[in-house]
This record gives sequence, C-alpha cells and structure tokens, in this order.
Amino acid sequence: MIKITLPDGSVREFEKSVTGLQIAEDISPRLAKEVLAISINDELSDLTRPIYEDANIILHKFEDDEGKHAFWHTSAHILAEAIEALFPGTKFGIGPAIENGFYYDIELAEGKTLSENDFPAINKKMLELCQQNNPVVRKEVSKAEAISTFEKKGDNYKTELISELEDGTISFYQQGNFTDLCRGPHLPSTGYIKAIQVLSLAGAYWRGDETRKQLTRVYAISFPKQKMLQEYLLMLEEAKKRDHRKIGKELELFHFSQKVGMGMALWLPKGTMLRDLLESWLTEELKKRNYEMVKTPHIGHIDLYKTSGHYEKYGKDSFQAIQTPAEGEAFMLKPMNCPHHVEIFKARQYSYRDLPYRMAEFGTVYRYEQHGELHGLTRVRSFTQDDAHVFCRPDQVKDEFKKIIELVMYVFKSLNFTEYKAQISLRDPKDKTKYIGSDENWDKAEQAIQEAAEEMGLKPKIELGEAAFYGPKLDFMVKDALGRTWQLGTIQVDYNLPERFELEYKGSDNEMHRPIMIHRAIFGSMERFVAVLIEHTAGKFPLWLSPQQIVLLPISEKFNNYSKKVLELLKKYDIRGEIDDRNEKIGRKIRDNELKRIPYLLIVGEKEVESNTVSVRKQGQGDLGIMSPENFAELINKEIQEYFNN
RNA sequence: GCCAAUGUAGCUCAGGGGUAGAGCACUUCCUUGGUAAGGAAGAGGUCAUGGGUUCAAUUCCCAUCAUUGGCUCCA
Repeated sequence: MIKITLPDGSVREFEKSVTGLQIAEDISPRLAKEVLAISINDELSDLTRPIYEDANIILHKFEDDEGKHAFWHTSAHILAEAIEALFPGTKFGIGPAIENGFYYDIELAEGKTLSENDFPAINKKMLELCQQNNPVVRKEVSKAEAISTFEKKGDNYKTELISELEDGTISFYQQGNFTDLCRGPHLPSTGYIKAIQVLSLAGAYWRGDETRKQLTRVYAISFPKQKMLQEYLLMLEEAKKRDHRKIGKELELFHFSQKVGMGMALWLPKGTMLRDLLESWLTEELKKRNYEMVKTPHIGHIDLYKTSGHYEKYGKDSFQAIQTPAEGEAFMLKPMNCPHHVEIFKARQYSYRDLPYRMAEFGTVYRYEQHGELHGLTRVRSFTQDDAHVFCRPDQVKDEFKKIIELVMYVFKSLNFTEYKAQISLRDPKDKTKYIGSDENWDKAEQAIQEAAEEMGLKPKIELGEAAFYGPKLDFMVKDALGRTWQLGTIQVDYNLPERFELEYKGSDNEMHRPIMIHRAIFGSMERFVAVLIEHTAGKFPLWLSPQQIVLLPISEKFNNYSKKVLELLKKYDIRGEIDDRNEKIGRKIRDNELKRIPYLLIVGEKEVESNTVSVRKQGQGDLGIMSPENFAELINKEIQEYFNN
C-alpha cells in the first residue's frame, strides 16, 4: 500500500500502481468524470500512469491551467491526426497548447496548400476522431527507435526535435492511427473532447528562426462541452465588435495618419478629453499619496543614455540621435523617463529623512518598434507613460510596495477591473551572477515584495528567474469584460540606475548610502490603457469619463434657444455636452446619439419649455421621464459620486 | 525585420483591360417633428505610390509604402 496526500492535507491509502483516475473515482464519481490530469509531487502527469510510491497529488480539471493544458495538448494531437488523414504526406513540427486553445505547425506535401475552405472538413474529421473515444497511450522509446520511426515517415522536423533530446527520456503518445512525439501529459482518451474547431491559419518559422523554413500554423480550440465552444465563438465575435480601433474611429477618439507616421496616434478632441480626465484623476490620487509631479523634455543628451546603459543596449534599435546644427551635440528622443528623473533626484543632496522621494510624470517616450509589430493603440512608437519613480532606503521598500499596491488596486477598482492577478518575478536561484546589486539587497527586496503582496491580500504567482537583471518586480494582469487578460501595472525594483548614476543620501550614521529606486506604472501607457478601457467597456465609458456626458435633442429648431440655455446651466454643474441641432426628427437624433454611447440624452420640446424641464433618456435604459435641469444635474453628479463610493 | 493577405469617395465595401459604383456621412432645399434611420437634389475619386506589359491599365506584372493576421523583438 502507498500513501497519497491530497491538496487539503488528507491522506488516503491505495494499492501500489494506482492511477490518478482510480484515485479520483475513489473520491467521487463526478470528480473522476471531470479530472483531466494529475500532478504527482509537483510533476505533471497522465491520469492513467501508475503511481508506485507515496506521493502528494493534485487532480486538475478543465478549470485549472494544468487541466486545460492537457486537454488542449491532446486536442492538438487530434488536429494532427485529422490533418494527416486528410492531407497525407504532411510533416509535423510542434503542436502545443496555448493560452486560448492550441496550434500545430505543419508542412504540407509538395504543392499542397491549406486554406479556410478546408476548415469544415478538418473540423468534421476531428470531431469524428473524438467521438471514437480512442485511448491515448503513452509509450517510452529509445532515441534510436524514435528517430527511425519518424525517418520512416520522412518527417525531418520530428527527427530534429528528437535528436536534441536525451536518450531515456523520450515518450510517444498514440491515439487511433496517430503517434506523436510528446512529453505529455495527455487525457486518458479522445472522448473527453466534445467540441473542437479550427480557428485560423498563420505562417510561423520553424523554431521561431527566421532563417529557417516557414511552416503553416493552424490555430484551433476545443472544449469539454459544446456550449463552451459556442460561448467562446460568441466572445470572439464580441471582441471584434469591441476592437478599440473600430470604436476609436466611431467615437472620434483618435486617428492615425501616414503623413505623421505609423505608430503615432493623433488624439482627437474627444479622445483627448478622455485622456485628460484619466490623467487629472490619477494626478489627484498621486498628490494625495505624496507624489510630486515633474516634467521633463522629450529629448535627452546622448551621454545621459550612455550613463544609464540604455544606449549600449538599445541604441542601435532606437530612433537615431538628432544633432544640434552648430556644435554637433547628439540628443536622443527619450525612450524612458527614468534617466531624466534620476537627474532631478540629483539636483540636490538628501538625508535619510528626505526619503522616500516619490516623483511622477506623464512622460511621453519614443521607441522604435518594428513595423510589423505596430497595432492600433496597443503597440505604438510614441506613447505616454504614467511613470513614477520612488527613491527610498532599503528598509522602506516593503512599505513603498504596499503603498503602490494599494494605489494600483484602487485604480483598478475605480475603473471596474474587478478581476486581476499579480505575478512576482524573482532571481534565478541557480544563477545569481547575472544580476546587478548585492545579494543582501536582493534577498531583502524579494522578501519585502512577497510580504507586501501578502499583506495587501494579493495571491501572487511567483516566477523564479523572471526578474530583470536590475531588480525583482511585481506585475498586474487584469481581466477585461470578455475574460481576456492584459498586463497593466508594474512595480520594479532597480539597483542598476542608482549605481550607474551614483545616487546617494546621507544616513543616520553620517555615511553616504545608495538609495533604491522603484519604477512603477499603473496604466502603463495611456495609449494602451485607453485601448484596454475601450475594449473593456465597449466604448460605454463610466459617466465621469465620458467625453460627452449629455446631448440635448431639441424636438425642432424652435427649441434650440431653450436647449442653449439648459446647456449653459448644466455647464455650471461641470456637465459636459452639446446640442444636436441638426434638422432631423427626434427618432433619428436618438438613434445617432445612442450609437455614440452618450450616457444621457435630454429631449426638449414644447412641454419641456413650458414647464422648464428636460425629458431624460438614459443610455441603454430609455425614457426616465421629465425633471428640471437642476434636478438632472444633481442626479448625475450624485451618480458620479456613488460610482467612486462603491 | 520576416511570411501572407489587403489597399477603390470622409467611413463600410462592391466592381473590373475600353468615360468609376452602392450605402452611410457631407452640402443645399422641402419638411418643424415627441423617444433608435422623413423626403429630394447635389458635391465628392490621379482606384496607395513608382515603374513595366498593352493601341489602351484602376484592373495584368514588378518594386515601394501602408494596413491586417501571424512570426521574431520589446527598456
């Protein structure tokens, strides 16, 4: 008998060679139905693999990343099996599970191509293979045997992969007539997959190497329930509707011009209003938290970036330096704000009592992004960071992290991002040599970050080896209304710049000490954040952020003057809006302004003029009845207040 | 930067070797209206740019630029 310990700490005894599936059955038949993979002593494995020794196990369902991974990985094999059946002679590269579904890189037989027209046939075949409920069988093979298997098939991609593996660690998985090289784990059988569908095609280099052959990448997704696939496809459709590039155009928020240059957004009046509202709101929050606002130029002397190290690392891949005509001095468009902020810090001397010094700027930076990488507002060459740097003593790192986490959480909550995750990136414990800064400082900072996150109620994922060379960090990933994740906030410790710029403060011991610098951004870039906000809200911004909160709709032009009077009055209550005085019928005006996602429409006609009222219509809800303009102003200002109080 | 697709009116898109098309938007006129599209007329294009083939190119070919989807990169 062996002892199996479950995640809740309970221990059960089983015969030697018990499998994960049998353990699940022992716990509950329902669990046995849902479980997809197992972790045995933190190592991911198949449910059908026997366990011979005492072990800690975790059973994974589709809801867990690990379960999804196994599910989609097996699905990738189904995709390959279907393609092999339909397109004999296809060579296979790799076919991993990804965040949303899976893909397989393939090379079709000479002269054959794959197009969207082939999707229905592949889908049909895949479903058929799933319904056959073929068992997925693991087989361990020797290297020689593995290579000869794929040599016989003429699949040079697989043989290349195998040739890099160590003998004795190679496993094949077989389902139906299809065998693939794979580490696993996999589902016990293909019948778990109830819905499966090809999504798109793309080109991808073999092993991501642009000097090598380009393969066809087939993206697909699968689910344990048909309904889940339908929901996913609906979500994709909705995402298309919410595309910030489309809504940005419709709502006249921003524009791109080839003449100005690609990847450089032009902010239209309404987009600028939105950005200004976000910026001034955040500025107020920063001031409450004792940040000091600064402003720095858009360019900086090349020596600044030589000192910071950015020139050496990124100089070649940046916009090239510009020179003064007379002296030939070189300046760079600033790719980061931090060197400028460091120079502000250096403008005077500091005592340990002066720290922390929190410095913030909405700083516009310029980076040469490769042209294929540009995408709407999310990848641009000119963007404004909501940047801040905290200069502090080592003993203050934890407290500063807590304060920044508080701010990040406040901002997310205020903007209705209710779901988010945190990730802490630490040093690679196996190789500490590639990091700058003392061992002692790193240990202290890494501990401080983890404690700070813990005490703020975050449950961060810890990633070893993901830290930058200059310091550990804490990143925030938010989930939007469609369940997509976006990386927004980041908090990073930096030992590098204080070192390079020789920053100092005088300690209580009357000795000079080096401060620690913390970089942090909450929105990240205003451009990107506005894009995320647009897609999160589908352009229906919260009332306080709407560039136009109201539009007055006169029934006919006879009521234009009254509308103007009402608008002037509402402006006194800080309400933003305009009058739709087009020569159109009221139905038309309502339709057009609803489509512009105006939160409130105020209809005025004869009735309203006589009673000195407005007829209020709320976006998405329709007619709210009539009230005086003053009452309406109070109503919406109350709505905004309540928004922040919740 | 690499691969592929795309580029036609302000926007969304149809078309196609021989005088350039629609809907919406725009302008003017009619209409002065009551909670999601009132009517008519008009204006608007070097068919991305540069070459080539052709009697003739917006259409076919090549190159360039841009956009989109991927790949690679990302302080």
